[in-house]
Amino acid sequence: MLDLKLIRQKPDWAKQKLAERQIDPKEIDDLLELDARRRKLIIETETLKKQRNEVSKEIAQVKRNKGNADEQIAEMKNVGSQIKDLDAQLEVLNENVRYILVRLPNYPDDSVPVGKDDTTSREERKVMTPRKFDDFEPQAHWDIGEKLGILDFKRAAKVSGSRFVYYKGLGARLERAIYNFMLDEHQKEGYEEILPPYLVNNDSMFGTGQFPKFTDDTYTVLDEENPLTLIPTAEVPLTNYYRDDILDESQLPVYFTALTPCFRSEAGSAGRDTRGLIRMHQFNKVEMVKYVKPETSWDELEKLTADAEEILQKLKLPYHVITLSSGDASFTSAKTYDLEVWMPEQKTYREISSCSNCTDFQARRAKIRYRDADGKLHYVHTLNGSGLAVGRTVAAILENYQNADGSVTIPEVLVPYMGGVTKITGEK
RNA sequence: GGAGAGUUGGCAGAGUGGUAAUGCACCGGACUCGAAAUCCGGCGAACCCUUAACCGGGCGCGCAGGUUCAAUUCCUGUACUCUCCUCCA
Repeated sequence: MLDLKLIRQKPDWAKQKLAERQIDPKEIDDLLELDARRRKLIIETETLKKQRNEVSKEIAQVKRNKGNADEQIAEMKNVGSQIKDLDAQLEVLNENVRYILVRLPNYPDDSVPVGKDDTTSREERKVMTPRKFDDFEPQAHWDIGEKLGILDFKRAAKVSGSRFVYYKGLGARLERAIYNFMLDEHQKEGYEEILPPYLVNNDSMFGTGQFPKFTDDTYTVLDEENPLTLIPTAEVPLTNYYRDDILDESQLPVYFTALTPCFRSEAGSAGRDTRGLIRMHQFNKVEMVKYVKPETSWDELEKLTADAEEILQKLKLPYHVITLSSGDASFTSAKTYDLEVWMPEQKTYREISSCSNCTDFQARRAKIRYRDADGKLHYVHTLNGSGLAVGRTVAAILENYQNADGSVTIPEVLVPYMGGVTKITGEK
C-alpha cells in the first residue's frame, strides 16, 4: 500500500511513477478528490464530537447535583444523530479511498527499466555457458522423467487433474535432495528455517498484496465465514509472521527461509506450458524472506539475489539475471530480479527465481514496524526471493544433465543428499 | 465438537453507565565525589484530523455491531488464550 500523505504532497511524482506501471493518472486525481472530501467531513464530525464531549460533561455535572438536564439532552440527541449521519457518509468515503489505494501497485525504483511487459526487461549478466549437445538432441524433461519412470503426469491427471504430477523413486528422492540442499545452504547464510502454515486467512493474503486484486489465482477452502487460502508462496506466511508487530531495531535484519508447497490456480494461463513441471497447480519452493531497515534494503536485495544465484552456481546450472521492467514486476515490488535457468530442449532461459524488494509497501499493508533508538516508529522494508523453485530445478537438472543414453547424472553437490547415487538410469 | 474463565498503556493490575486508579519500568530534577536507595516532577500505546512545528482536537479498554445525551461498564455476534471434557495423528 502506498502512503496517502506522500501522494497528497507529491501528486505529480506519484502519477509519473505509477504511469510507468500502466496506472491511469486519473486514478490519482480521483483518489485525491475523495481524500479531500473525506478530510473535510472529518473536521465537521470531529467538531460535533468535541461539542458532544463538552456538553456530556455538563450533563454529568448537573445529574450529579440532581439537577434537570433535559434541555442539554435534547440538544445532544440532535447532535448525536448528526454525528451518526456524518460518520456514515465518512465511512463510505473511507471505503472509496481505500478501494483505490489498496489496488495501486508499488512505485518502481528509478533503476528499473521503464516498459510495459517482459520484452523490456534488462539482462544484467549471464553466468556459465550452456552445454553443447553435439552428439544428440536434448530431450524435454517430461520425456526424460517419464522414460526413467520418475515422473508420472498421466496418473496425476487421473487422480487430480492437469498440472499435477507424481514423483516416483529417485525422482521423489531428487526433489527431496534439492530442497534439503537449498535449506542447508540458506541456513549457512544466516536464514532461520521456518515451517509455516500452508493455509492462511484473508488478512494475511491482504498483507502481502495477493488480495484483493489476485483472488482468482488462488485456491480457497473451508466455509464462507472462515475462508482460508492455500498459500501461493511461502512469502505469505513468512512475511505475515510479524504482521501487526512492532520490532525492536536490534532485531533487524530478520532472515527466514522455508520449504513449502505452493498452490496456484493459474487462471488465464491456459495453453502455456501445458506439459512438464514448469507450470503446476502444486509445486515446492524454497523461499527466502527478509525484514530489514529501509536504508539497507537495496544492499539486501543484492545479497538476497546472490544467495539464490549461489544455489544455481553450486548446481552448475547456466542462468542469467534480468531486471524486470516497470510494467512486468509484481504488484508489491519496487524492483525485481528474475533468475532464469537455461533449458536445453526449449533452447531458452526460464524463470526459476524471482527476488524482490517490496520496500515499505507490504509493511504498510501488514503494519510491520520497528522502533528506533529514539523510540520512533518506522515501517520495515520486506524482501522475498525464491531460492529456488524446486520443481523447476528438477526440470533444469533433468535437461542439463541428461546423457545420450537417456540417463541423468546427479549434480555433484547433490550426491550426498541422494545417498551416494550419481546417476539416474531407470533401472531398478 | 462441548463447558467454564479470561483479553485494559512496555509489564503487572483496578475500574458494572458520567468519560481509564495504582504499582513497576521509563524520562527529567533533588540528594551524592559517583552510584544505589529515597524524595519531587513528568510521560502512559498506536492511529486520524489540524499545524512549518509546538499546541489543540478526535479516536482509543481483543474485534465488529447495537442500546443511550453519554459505554471499559448494558445487549448481540465473533476471534484468540487458558482450564476441563470429548475426539484424534
